[in-house]
Parts: sequence; C-alpha cells; structure tokens
Amino acid sequence: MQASGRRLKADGGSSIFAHHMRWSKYFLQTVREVPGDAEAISHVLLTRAGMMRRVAAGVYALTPLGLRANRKTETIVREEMDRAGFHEVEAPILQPRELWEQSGRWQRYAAEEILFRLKDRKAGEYCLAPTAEEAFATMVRAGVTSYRQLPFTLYQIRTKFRDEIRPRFGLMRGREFLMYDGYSFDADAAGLDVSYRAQDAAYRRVFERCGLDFTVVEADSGGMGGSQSQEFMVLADTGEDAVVRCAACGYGANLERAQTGRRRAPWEDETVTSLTEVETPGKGGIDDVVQFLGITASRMIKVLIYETEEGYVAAAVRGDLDVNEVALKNALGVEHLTLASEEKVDRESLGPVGYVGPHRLDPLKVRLVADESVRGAVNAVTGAGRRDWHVRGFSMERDAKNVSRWADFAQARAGDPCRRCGKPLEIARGIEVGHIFKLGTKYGESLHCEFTDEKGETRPVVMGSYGIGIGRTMAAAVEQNHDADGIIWPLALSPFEIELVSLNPSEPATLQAADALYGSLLAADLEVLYDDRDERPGVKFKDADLLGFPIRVNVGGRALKEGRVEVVTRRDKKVRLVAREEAVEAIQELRGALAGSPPQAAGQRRAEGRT
RNA sequence: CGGGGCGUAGCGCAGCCUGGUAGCGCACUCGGUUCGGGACCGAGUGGUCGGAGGUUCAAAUCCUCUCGCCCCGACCA
Repeated sequence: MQASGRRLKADGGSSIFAHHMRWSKYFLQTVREVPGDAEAISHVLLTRAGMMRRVAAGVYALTPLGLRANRKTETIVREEMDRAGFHEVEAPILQPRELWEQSGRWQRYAAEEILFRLKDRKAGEYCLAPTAEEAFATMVRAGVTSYRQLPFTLYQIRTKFRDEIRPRFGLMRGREFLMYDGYSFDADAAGLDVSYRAQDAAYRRVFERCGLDFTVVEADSGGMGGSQSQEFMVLADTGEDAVVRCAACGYGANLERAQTGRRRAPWEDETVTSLTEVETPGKGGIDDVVQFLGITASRMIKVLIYETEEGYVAAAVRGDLDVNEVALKNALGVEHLTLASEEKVDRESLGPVGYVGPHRLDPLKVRLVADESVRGAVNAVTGAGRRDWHVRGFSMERDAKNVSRWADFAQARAGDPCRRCGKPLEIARGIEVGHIFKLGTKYGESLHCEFTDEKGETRPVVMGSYGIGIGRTMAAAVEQNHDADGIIWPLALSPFEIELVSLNPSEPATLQAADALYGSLLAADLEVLYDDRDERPGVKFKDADLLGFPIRVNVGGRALKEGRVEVVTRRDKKVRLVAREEAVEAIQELRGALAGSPPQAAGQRRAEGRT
C-alpha cells in the first residue's frame, strides 16, 4: 500500500515551487459582497472564496483554489474505484448520433431537450454526452466475445453535458459538470448483483472519506422489472430532494419511491352507516369541506383525475394525503401521467371538479384506482358527483364497487409508520451526490454487445450504471459545512489543509518567523497556503474564515514576542498557543486528529512516505 | 415550457414612474496616518447605461423587437 494515498497526487509539482503557495503570488481573489446571481449557500461561498466564477448559465470556471478542492474529490473517487478493482478508461465526449439512435436514446433525450446537439462541416450530427452507456457498450463490444472475459467494471471521470431545464445553485446543477461514471459488464443477473454491491461499497468509502454526512436511499427505477437503484444523499436543509428515513431500522427511500406501513384511520373501529347527501355550496376544496362540515381531512376521500396515454384515471386517496405521482405511474404501468386540467375534466364531463365521488364515475370514461389509505373506509365524506353536494357515511366496500385496482401511491409524510418496522418516519432534505443503477440487458441488446456463454449461446451483456457528481459533491460539502463566516472544509476536501497567516509581514521579526515556519511546514510535507499579503490582520482573519481551511496558524503579535504561535481550528475557532519550535509537530498532531487517525500513525505514514 | 424579476464602472446597487447626455458604496491608483477581526483622511482612475430599431430638438429614462441572467412553478378537484 502506498503511503502517499492521502496526498494530492495531481498537485505533486506545486510543493516543489513553494512560492506558488504564497498568497501574494497565488491567483486568488476573495469577494466581500454576496454575488447577485447566487442563491445557494455553496454557490455564494465558493464564489466569495474566489474558487469559482460563472461564465454562462450553469457553466462555471474553477480557479486554482477551486480546482484543488475539485481534484481532491476526484482523487478520492479514483482511488476508491481503483482499489475496488475497476478500470479507468476514456470514452469520447463528442458522440455520433447513430450511436444514440441504436440505443433509442436520441429520440427520447432529444424530445426532453436534454442533449446538447451539434453538427459537423458535413452536417453529420453529434451530441455532447450526458452519460456514456452507448460509448462504453461499444468499446466493450469490440473486444469481448466470451463469458470468460467477464465480468469487469470500467469507469471514467470526465466532463458531462446536459442542457438542464433549469440549471441552478452553481455547481450543484450545472449544464457542464465533472462526473464519475462507471459501467459494469456481467454475464448474468447474479454477476450484476455482485458488481452493483461492489459499487455500493466503494461509494460508501468515497463519501465517508469525504467526511460527509450521507444516507443511502432506495430510488425510483422507472418501473423496470427487477432492476434496482440507490441514491447517495448528502443531508442538508438546502437539498433539492426529499428523503424518507427510519431512524429505528435504517430504512431509507427517496420521497418519490418511499412506501409507508399502514396508517391509522379515523374509521378504524366504526361500523357502516347509511349514505346521506349533504349540501356544501361552493365548498369544492378539501379545506373548505373540512371546515364547513367540522370534520378532519383524514375522514375525507378525495378523487383526483389524471390523464395517461391509456385514458383517464381517477385516483382515490384519503383527504389528508397527497398522491405520489411516481408511485401511481408505476402502479398503473404508464409512461405519462399528468393531472387533468379542470377544463378537460369539464369538457369530457368526467365529474364536477371539487365534487367528484368515486361511486359516480362513468366507468366507460375513467378508471378508478384506490390507495390503500382508503381501503375499508366507512363513514367517510366524499363528493356526491354533483356540484355543491358531498356525501356522508361513504363506505368504500359498499359504495365503490368500481375500483379497478388497489395500490399504494399515497405520499409518505413525516410521522407515518415505517413499512418495515412501524416506527415513525422522518423526512429530510438531501443532495443527490451519487446514484447506482442496475440496467440489465437493455444496452447489451440494442447495441449488440454480446458474448458467447458456456453453452455456446449468444447473450447480451448485463450492465450496471453508476455516477458521482464531483462538483456537486464538493458543493454539498459546503452546504453541509459552513457558518456565518464562511466555509468549514472537511479535511479531505479542503483545497489546502492549513492557512499560515503572517500578521504583519512588514515587521522584520514577524516576516522572518513566518517565512521560517512556512519552510518547516513545507518540509514536513504539509499542504499550506501562506497568507503573506501586506494586509491588516482583520482582513486576513476574515478571508481565512471565508476560505475555511481546517487549520489556521497565526504568526506575529504578542504571541510571537513570547516565542509562540497560535494554532486555530476553523470549526470551533479554538486557539492553541504553541512554542515556535514545537509548532510543526503540534500542527501535524492536530491534522492527524482531524483526519480521524491517531497522530502517531499519521506521522509514521508520513515518515514511510519519505523513504 | 409557463409565471415573476433583473441587465447602469471589476463587484453590490441608486437613477427610469415625471426624457435635458450618469451617481453611491466596495475594490483599484497616489500621498499620509494606521496595523489582532473586512481602518481613516485627502486626491484620482474607471461606464458609448446588454444589443438593435423607433419616437423626440434631446433617450439610461418612453415604445417595439432581440439577447442574456436570476427566482418560482411544474401542486392538486
């Protein structure tokens, strides 16, 4: 095992040219004011810290400091993937249309307008790849002919292009972004399972090394039978996704995929009563009816009418719950599902909007699906099927004989019982930094990436597809680790581990002491940015907090007169006074503690690294 | 794609309603005083007001078109 595993290999040259790490010679400008176009905190802080600059919507340039953090993330991913035995390759970013025609994705992606398309001088069509299943399958097809050559996993870490509907939050959702994408090739489903689990394990190591608080959740796999999909979510209030988690048993799922256990219903111990109509003039909304009749929303059954490629569908769900459209889509096995507009519902006379009753639907026009939350409902309130009227005493079993199917498509809420263990669920916000996905034989078939098995039969390869957003992971780290003063980098991702602040460079004693310590830190193979600028201490402190390296060392002032320097940790701002001659050792020790390994071990590894 | 908002100096903004050829803060340059949490005083540099067309004696300002950017929404009978 290389002792250098921890080091930033890509940066190997910089430490030789020490002046590169003197701020006065570095390319780094911080920004005092919040950029006008930045909303997300990571976008604001990465911009203010001078790490990135916007070039166009969803397109950013990284400065040397930003590149360092990006490279650290990238290096961790590469090391873990290599360690897991995956092979790094390079597939083209510029890809011909025909490749995408073969997989059928040209049409689909073009329709969604997510593909950046372009033409060459001969009017040949190309795209800038958003992922590379086709290219990898093609690469493999050219060389693999036998099951004996399987399995293996290939990957690359390269720029991807997606013409996002709405790029936002800086590096979190860009149109051009650096992504790890891996693809596994197996002979059968059992093999895919092994490859998939290997990715899962590698991903966990990656995000642990990055020092991120993450959770792994089940994700929607688009209703493809037998395929499996997991998302790696960094927990942060600013996350774009909602994740459902059970603290008790560890269940986790993307909200759009989450299923709950059975919820308690208000009619649980009640018996059937007679159905009576009640006038509810102008009370079309759930809230209106609830207030007007003095009932709880959970006693109501609401019916939403959706439009699908297979006609209209009425979805009945308990009044206090929302429909999870992804779950409904999967339950119905349809591709498209949108709420029917009021206008359409009227035109097709599917029901009086606001007063639709499950029992009053025209079975020739609309098919009724019911959520488990209304199974066995009695004494419920629902629409009467005519304007300004509802019904009381509604019984699903007695009155809604037209249910074509039962399914579980109510959206999970915080506090709902866990499907596995029954304990209350929590809902948290998360940033999707990684995704692993079992593809199956789709690309093997469409791109004729086939092999001969032990029986001599030709079969398509079984693929898995895996992705990690490098820039997004870096941004997620900032979303999760910051305070009012700036970034608080996890040690593993910090552009530099240490900032050395010379309090007053124009004073000879301070200059001499700071220069000397800088030299010693470099000699000890530590990553340090030396703030030797001719600025007032206050400016330097503010900048240091903004940049957020885990360790700051102050040289100068009263402490220096006593032969000491200050070693400050960014997260807790704790100040340690250390004798000058013991500074390097103390910093190494502190670094080791932050790295989560015993300082002796860290020192040892470093010593080995030099031999 | 729909809705809202914004393009004025490197950055953050005012001026626009009610036309008269541009201003504030930060940054930057020079001089001086400062020097442990984004210093102060003085003197400066820097903008064809996103672009095109129109109205007018006169347009940052009014009108039309266009390009760019940001936010919200793809939300419930």
